[in-house]
Amino acid sequence: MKLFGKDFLFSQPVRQYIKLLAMKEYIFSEIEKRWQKYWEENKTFKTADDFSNPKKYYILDMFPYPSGAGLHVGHPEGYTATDIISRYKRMNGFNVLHPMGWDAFGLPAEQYAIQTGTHPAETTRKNCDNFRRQIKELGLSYDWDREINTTDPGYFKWTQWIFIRLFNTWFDSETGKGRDISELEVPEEIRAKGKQSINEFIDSHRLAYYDNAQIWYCPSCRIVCANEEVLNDGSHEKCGHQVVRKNLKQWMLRIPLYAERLLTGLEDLDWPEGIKEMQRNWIGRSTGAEVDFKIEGMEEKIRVYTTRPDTLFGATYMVLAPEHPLVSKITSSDKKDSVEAYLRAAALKSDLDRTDLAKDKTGVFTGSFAINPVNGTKIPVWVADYVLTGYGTGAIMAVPAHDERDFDFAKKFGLKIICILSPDVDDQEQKNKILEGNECWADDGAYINSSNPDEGLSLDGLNKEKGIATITKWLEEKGIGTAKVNYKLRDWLFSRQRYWGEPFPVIHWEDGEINILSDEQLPLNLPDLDVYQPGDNGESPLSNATEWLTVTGPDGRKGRRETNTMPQWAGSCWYYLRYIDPRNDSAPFEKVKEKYWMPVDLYVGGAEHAVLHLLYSRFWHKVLFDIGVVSTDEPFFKLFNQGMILAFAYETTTGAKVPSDMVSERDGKYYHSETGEELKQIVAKMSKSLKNVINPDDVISKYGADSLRLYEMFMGPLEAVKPWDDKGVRGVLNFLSRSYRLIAEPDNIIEGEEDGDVLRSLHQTIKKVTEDIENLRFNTAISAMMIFLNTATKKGKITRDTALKFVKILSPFAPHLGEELWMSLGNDKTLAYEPWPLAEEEYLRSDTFECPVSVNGKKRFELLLPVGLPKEEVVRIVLEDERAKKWIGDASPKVIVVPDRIVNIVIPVQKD
RNA sequence: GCCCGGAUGGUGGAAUGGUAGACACGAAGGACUUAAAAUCCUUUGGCCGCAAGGCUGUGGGGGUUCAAGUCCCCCUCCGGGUACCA
Repeated sequence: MKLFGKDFLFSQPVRQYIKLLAMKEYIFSEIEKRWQKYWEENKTFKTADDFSNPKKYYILDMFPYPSGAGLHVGHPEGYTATDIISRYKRMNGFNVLHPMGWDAFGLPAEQYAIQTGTHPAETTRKNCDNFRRQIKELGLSYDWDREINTTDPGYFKWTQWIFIRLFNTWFDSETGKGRDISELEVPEEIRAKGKQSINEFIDSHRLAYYDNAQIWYCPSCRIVCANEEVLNDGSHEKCGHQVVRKNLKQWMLRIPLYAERLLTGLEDLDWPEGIKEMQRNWIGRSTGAEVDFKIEGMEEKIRVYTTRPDTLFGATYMVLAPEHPLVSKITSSDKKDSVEAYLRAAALKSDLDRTDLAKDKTGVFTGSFAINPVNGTKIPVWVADYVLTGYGTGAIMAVPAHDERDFDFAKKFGLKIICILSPDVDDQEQKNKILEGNECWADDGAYINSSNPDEGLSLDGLNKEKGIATITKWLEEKGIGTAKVNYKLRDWLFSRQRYWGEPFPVIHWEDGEINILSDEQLPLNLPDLDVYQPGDNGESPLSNATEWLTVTGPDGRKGRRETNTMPQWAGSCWYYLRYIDPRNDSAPFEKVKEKYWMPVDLYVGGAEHAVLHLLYSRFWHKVLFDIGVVSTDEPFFKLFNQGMILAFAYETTTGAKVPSDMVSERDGKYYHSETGEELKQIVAKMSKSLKNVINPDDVISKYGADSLRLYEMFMGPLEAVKPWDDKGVRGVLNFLSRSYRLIAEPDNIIEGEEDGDVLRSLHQTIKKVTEDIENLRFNTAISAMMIFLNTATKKGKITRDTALKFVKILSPFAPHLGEELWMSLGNDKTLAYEPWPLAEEEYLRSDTFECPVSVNGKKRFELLLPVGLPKEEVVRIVLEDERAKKWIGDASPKVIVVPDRIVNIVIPVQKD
């Protein structure tokens, strides 16, 4: 062994020891701790409110609910992606806003309080501390001075402030915009009726209103559940008991008024098409017509909504929802008992019984008949719960021949089925069935039996599109119908019977008047409670807070505060705005700051929020835009959904799941460690019962944060669902270690000219990594860096310049190692703001390339060709090649040359 | 049922209509070591072959094209969302 230039002979243990000393070991735990401390102490990632830089980038993660379980490996996936882009953007001279906070109101802390008496604020604080620690250990470059917490009175003061704005805004359908309630014109006839009528009129226009609503209640937990907490089988997701419907006074928001804008606003957004589609479906715009039907022997008319006015000639009966106001009026005396019994039964049923469990339709005849306006036919009016009260007019005309639901109903109750559309089908047997009314046809075709000469109306022979246009025009001319747009989107139930949420800034006076607090009275804080048990009848625990609850006005009037609190969505509806100016005490944010930072340039989070959160946020934002609080119509310009991280799990041949700690692996196969049965490896969501939950803390201590980050990015495309494989983490750790060993070893870093291969590889890598970061394709960026490292390691030594450039492009992915290597290369301050290297064209060019030559589309051999060779030359060279001749024989081939890409020799196939 | 994704080696995955399987894991063999770990090197879709080479191959079936994992039509399976919205 050579030491100090001389040969020494050492015993084996000593040789090993010296080797160890000499070898640069990648000790990630030390490196990561050191740089996390440095970033924190130097506030490296503090975002300056420097508005002179026109290049701004607001990059946002969906903030987490800080659960007691701590971070799971799904969190770092999106966070790492945005962190890479943040770091990349900073190195490209952008002023980057990249904040983090806590969506900390929520059920679990309250449930825990019910069980243990611990104040939810206490639980929340602890959980946030834990989340913050875990997130900091990932080396994410958040500006922690902007941390927010939705449960902080300094935050929810402004949530309440926005609620006041919603309360004081009405939607002007003429301009399609929200306006201040003071600008609402009250019609003279209402004005004439006095103060109460005026107030009712105004209240009926506010975006936020207070009214009776049906909610889910879990009798077992004595708690009211959000819709999302009720599973498909009607059970409460927390306890498994069946929930029931209850009527309670609730706050509602008129989001459907914004349906059209929420729909059209999607067009210009750079969002995944699938998410846009989900929002569109949720909004559920449909075009059709409202048609009035006369009722035989009565003044009243029944108005129905239909998307198929063209099928009016096929309407053979009519259905009202059980809750329809005309039901009792039109019920004939002999049907009274049966109808009332039906209504009672329907009222007891949950929505669930009315849908899922009861595809088998029920209904009852009212005894009345309506007149079909197109042909004067008498058709029976039924009541059935397959018609919903909240959609359209709560009444339909039934066309059993051309609507599946009506068909089922008509079949069951023996109602007439008249086919009025000859279907576009080739199958003659099916066609006959449809024409005879024995099968339902909802698609296109040509109308038959659809004319009324007396009225000068005929659809016969037309197709669906023409039919709809013709009939709608006729209905409008006759004044019995109008074209109408409907939305599935309903008013948003905006209150929860909970303690741990934002209190509503309202007072209910004993005389029934509702007052909203003034801005100066905010925040309205939550009272401390001794018991967090919900009140009787599903009332919020706040109903126990007598002192807080009761208010006496200056006039001596007694009042009561709202016991409901806002849903968890409230805080998350606008948090991205608060990051802009998180400590502002006199406004939610300063206007100039909002103008500079908004909109969010990139928003990354899970697809589980595809509809609700993103729709709610957009709604609030549009209201705030209309009333001049924010400067953009849409909050999130670009959206990206990361895919879920799953884990391997095991099941027996019969499909029974086996917890991972009961599984042993031998020769790539899996066995039950007790029964010895061979098991199948499957991919499943991480769950406690499968014992396949991966804890980021464990991964960090075993492999380091940089490896965790790199692995999560290397697993596959960010948007894909992919299984965690611990072995894969080893692979990226290996890559980081090799990078460290190459660059941290001073002997490997040389001065002077770089080797041509290394230089080309370096610049190719810079190009690839730059493009891939821009397109959120981190997996291929990482593989490009691995390729470079393989090339560089083979050479053994690289120049300082090469090393510096490589460290820079590696650093967004593995920032701790990046800083460490940057320092080892002789720098003394962070590389976070060092300019991003440029891929230089001159090093990317190559004079020759291996041109693949295929014969009839199949690659046969490769040929080294100069770049830019004319086609004729290429053909000549190829045809002279022995390997080509072998395939061509004496045939006369056609040669297709794609310059600098590929050559295809086409030999006519001989026919036998 | 409807809507949206997806299916590529033993595994995760890569591939502007142009060399399918980059990169990584795993596996096998080898070097170093008393040994192990670590590290390094080689091989690695399947089939035939000593090799050269050939055949085959991106869930299945058709089609367009000089050329298809990629575009079009039909089907199967898997994942997510949604559910009587007239």
